[in-house]
Amino acid sequence: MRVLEHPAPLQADQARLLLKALADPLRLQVIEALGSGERCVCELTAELGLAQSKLSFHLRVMKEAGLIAAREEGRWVYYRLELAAIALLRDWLSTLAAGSATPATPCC
Amino acid sequence: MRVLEHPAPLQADQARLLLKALADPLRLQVIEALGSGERCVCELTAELGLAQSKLSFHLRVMKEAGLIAAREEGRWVYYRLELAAIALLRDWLSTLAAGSATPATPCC
DNA sequence: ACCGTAGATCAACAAGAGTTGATCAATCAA
DNA sequence: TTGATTGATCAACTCTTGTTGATCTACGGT
Repeated sequence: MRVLEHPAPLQADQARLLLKALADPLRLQVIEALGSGERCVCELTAELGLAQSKLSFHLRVMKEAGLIAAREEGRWVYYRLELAAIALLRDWLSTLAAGSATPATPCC
Repeated sequence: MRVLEHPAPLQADQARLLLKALADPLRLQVIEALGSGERCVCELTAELGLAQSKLSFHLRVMKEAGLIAAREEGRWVYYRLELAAIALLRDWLSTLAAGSATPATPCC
């Protein structure tokens, strides 16, 4: 399920995929690296000192969640952040907090 | 590592814990339930139809991440959303997106 | 055509996260 | 004090994720 195919507000399940894709230290490092612009896989392996297949695995997870996008150019593949997905996730978090109200009621 | 002990901007690792705590379908259900106010554990088990120990496990994960907070009252324990944590996470997402710039540079 | 490099994929394994049922401590009512 | 109820915890198990090293395809340079 790709996020960009759903421009409108995030469904809980799509949000969950994005959250999961973000919730990993190695993937956060990649995200941070992509924060300063597009990077090709070889740059990322070098910058982060990762085994190639390991990085490839995590890029796949993030791509399938719609958190990053790939652009192939000849022999190289450039990855970039999918800013729209991050924005949608932010909005989703806002709606989460919005509903909250009412203190305690009796119970059981 | 509890989020509320760190009022200022979220560190990547704290953000990661919150993201992980949110990235689970069952926990999202609990969060949604807490969205409409404080609930005690027995209410949650009933509303969501969960085994008690299962719910207890997930409440613990979310509490340790600082996503929810507990309030004991006699025999019962009431849980509530920690709205501050959600707000901090939102802000953290904003800073993630903020850095993004610059198209492609050569490579390798 | 050949060779080297980029990056995806796969199978086997290791590690982590979630589930289950049982037990335990604490609180309250009778 | 006894008994029932709330909710945490534990050990054993299962299932999901992540890691590793090898292999495979595609593209470019020579």
